[in-house]
Amino acid sequence: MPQLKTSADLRVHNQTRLLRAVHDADEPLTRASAARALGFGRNTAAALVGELEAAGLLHEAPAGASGRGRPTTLLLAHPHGPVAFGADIREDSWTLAQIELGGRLTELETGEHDRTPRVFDDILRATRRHATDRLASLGIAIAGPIHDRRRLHISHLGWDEVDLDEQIGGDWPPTVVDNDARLAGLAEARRGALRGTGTALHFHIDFDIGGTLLLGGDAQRGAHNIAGEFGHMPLTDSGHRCMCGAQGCWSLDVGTNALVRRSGREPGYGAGRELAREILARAEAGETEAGRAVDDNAIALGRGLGALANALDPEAITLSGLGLELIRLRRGLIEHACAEGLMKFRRARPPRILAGTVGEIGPLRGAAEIAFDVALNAEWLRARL
Amino acid sequence: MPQLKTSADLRVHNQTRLLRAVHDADEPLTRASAARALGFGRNTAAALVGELEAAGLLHEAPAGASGRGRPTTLLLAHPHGPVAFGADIREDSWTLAQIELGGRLTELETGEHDRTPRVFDDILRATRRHATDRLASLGIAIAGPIHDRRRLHISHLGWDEVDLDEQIGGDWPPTVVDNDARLAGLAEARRGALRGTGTALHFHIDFDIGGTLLLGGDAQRGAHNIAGEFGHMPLTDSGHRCMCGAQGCWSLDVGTNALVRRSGREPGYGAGRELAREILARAEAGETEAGRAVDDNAIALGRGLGALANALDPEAITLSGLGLELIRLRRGLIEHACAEGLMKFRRARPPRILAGTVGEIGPLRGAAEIAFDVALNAEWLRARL
DNA sequence: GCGAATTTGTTCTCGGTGAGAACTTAACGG
DNA sequence: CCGTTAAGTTCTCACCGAGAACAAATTCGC
Repeated sequence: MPQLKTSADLRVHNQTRLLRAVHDADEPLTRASAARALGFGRNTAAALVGELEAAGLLHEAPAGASGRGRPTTLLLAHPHGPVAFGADIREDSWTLAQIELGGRLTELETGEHDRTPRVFDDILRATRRHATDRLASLGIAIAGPIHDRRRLHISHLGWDEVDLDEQIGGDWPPTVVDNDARLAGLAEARRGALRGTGTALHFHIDFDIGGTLLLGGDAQRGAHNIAGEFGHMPLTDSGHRCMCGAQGCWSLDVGTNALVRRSGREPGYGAGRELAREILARAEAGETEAGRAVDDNAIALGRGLGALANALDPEAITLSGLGLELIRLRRGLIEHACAEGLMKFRRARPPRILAGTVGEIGPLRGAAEIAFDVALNAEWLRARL
Repeated sequence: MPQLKTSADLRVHNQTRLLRAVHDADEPLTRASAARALGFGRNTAAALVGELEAAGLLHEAPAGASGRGRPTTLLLAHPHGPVAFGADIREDSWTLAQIELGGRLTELETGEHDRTPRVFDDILRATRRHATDRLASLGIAIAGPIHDRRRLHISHLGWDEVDLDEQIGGDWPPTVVDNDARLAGLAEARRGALRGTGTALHFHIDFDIGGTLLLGGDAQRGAHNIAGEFGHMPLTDSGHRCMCGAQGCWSLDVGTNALVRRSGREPGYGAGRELAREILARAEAGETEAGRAVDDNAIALGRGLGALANALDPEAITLSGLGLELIRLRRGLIEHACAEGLMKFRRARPPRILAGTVGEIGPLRGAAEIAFDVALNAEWLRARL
């Protein structure tokens, strides 16, 4: 519940609602339609928009007339309005992109990194190269849990307890950092296949399974910002000991490592993704051995999804990464295994299992979105008006 | 976010905040302290309270002076203000209680039932016996999932798809029905050991494990109101097939049924609880066989808690039912098994595992609370003022 | 026992907010 | 070309909470 007390708060609150509606809309809103959607009179809408335009947060442009009546205006990003940058740190490369009001994402730069925390310097330098005074905030997606938004663990880079405060200092723009799978889920909820769902799950399947619970379009973070390690629940009783320290982890049976191990090869982060792609290709070409490995992967995936659905009752589940291939090749197996893991009384209406539609840039988009959220916030707006 | 647009909404919103603060407070609030806590001026507080008192929702009584300065008034439930009833349907009995603003719970009546849906008639009749025109709403706690808030499943009563709309008709007061474990968790979050936690889990352990994820003091319901069946995730790979239709369910290894089965007896809902009590007593008296059974139960409990903590990152976990005994007798085992299930990097700060403090009336209190929530809502208030 | 200090209640003014009504403007359509 | 339709504009109005000044009720120190 927003801290909202005075009538001045009310104005800011309504302007925030308006900006949020403009940002989240699929197509640009018109002033008249926004007023209708939010329940304002035309007079009030004019006042709200007027102030926002004067503050350089919104730009009005004549809308092409559509039907009878006086034409209205489109609500667009102001050419000098705030923007946010999003960055995605992957295994050996990073990407920086810019987002503006309305959600348009523009890729700015891509680079490689040396798998050490020096990548933060690369990103800072790239940010400096592209930053103008419009930059409000920077969001970074990272492939690992971020304990208390500060301590960073990335097993496949060998980062154990990297302290973010030592990497991101006072000379950075306002910066938020979050887990890539969570951000990919957020992107699906805001712009993808989960738009409008109340309770949903998203899983990004790579070496490992990361995910997030999405409630009302919001990715949950837990008490220490490390929620979402669904891959480290023993949902498929593999019995193997996991590098994470626990035993029988789900992601030992699902993901590229599992696919590689099941095919008799030694899993390793480096070549694992390549090998997995090869196994998928062979399976698609009809080789039985590879097909079996993919089957097992899909079954283990479905089994875990069913178990999680029992506990969390999602309306839909989206997948990204290897999950997209598994859906494409083995949708039936996944759904069947999921149904077997579901309690009987749930089977008539199982959760929809969907391919994510945001694509590979999910973490990047999510990072940009949470960065831009900084500027869609009542406090920020109050200071800017 | 509340639908809050006009300045009139603002008044109702602030009055709702005030009533909520009064209701949730541990001790009665004074007018002055409430004003300070919510950030109002003394003038505004006077206006808000005055209207609420005139509407019969709040009663002011002189507060015993405490220190210097002009004495203020206590904010209490109005003698003709709204109340809600809560009911708890257990295995073969039910209880009806009344709650009023501030949270005072008064037991009204208890009865037995014949394990058929006729219990709803009993509750309706009891409600009629005690209802006055102060009654705003009735909440009912039920030991089973309630699909879409309508279709009811209680395995140990043999209820498969009982349609609530056929039981609760137009002659009922406004009625909300929810799962008992979820309501017990809500009670812990509002009045018990989870007060003030942002992310928490609660589990009620009986024949089975039911639970709920609590976020910001709110029990999550999922997309179809059937979230919380954590007991039906395969967290301990028992391999057994479960009555629920899935396999390897956690609650096959934790709970009274598991305790009984582990002791070589035939689990059954009827005598199971008695047998379990007996086994616990023997374990406490030092019998090795019974002790082993309790050990296994505690270990399986801890193992599952660790897995769930990986995924959901709770700040604290509370237990009720058999869980209280397991904490009392085997806290060390539970915590050790939990730590083993946790990812290594989490072990330095594991979730606190706590005994619930609300006690056996958790579901009853939770039911009363969600019923009373109806009257702490802006829409209801707007109509009443 | 009395005045100072302290805390709260009361009253009044003021700037600000959105609603609503009346009117104006700009398109379309026959 | 004029009626219809939809949106923008302007003005009044009820209402809200902030703030300041003042009154009231208690405690504390001497």
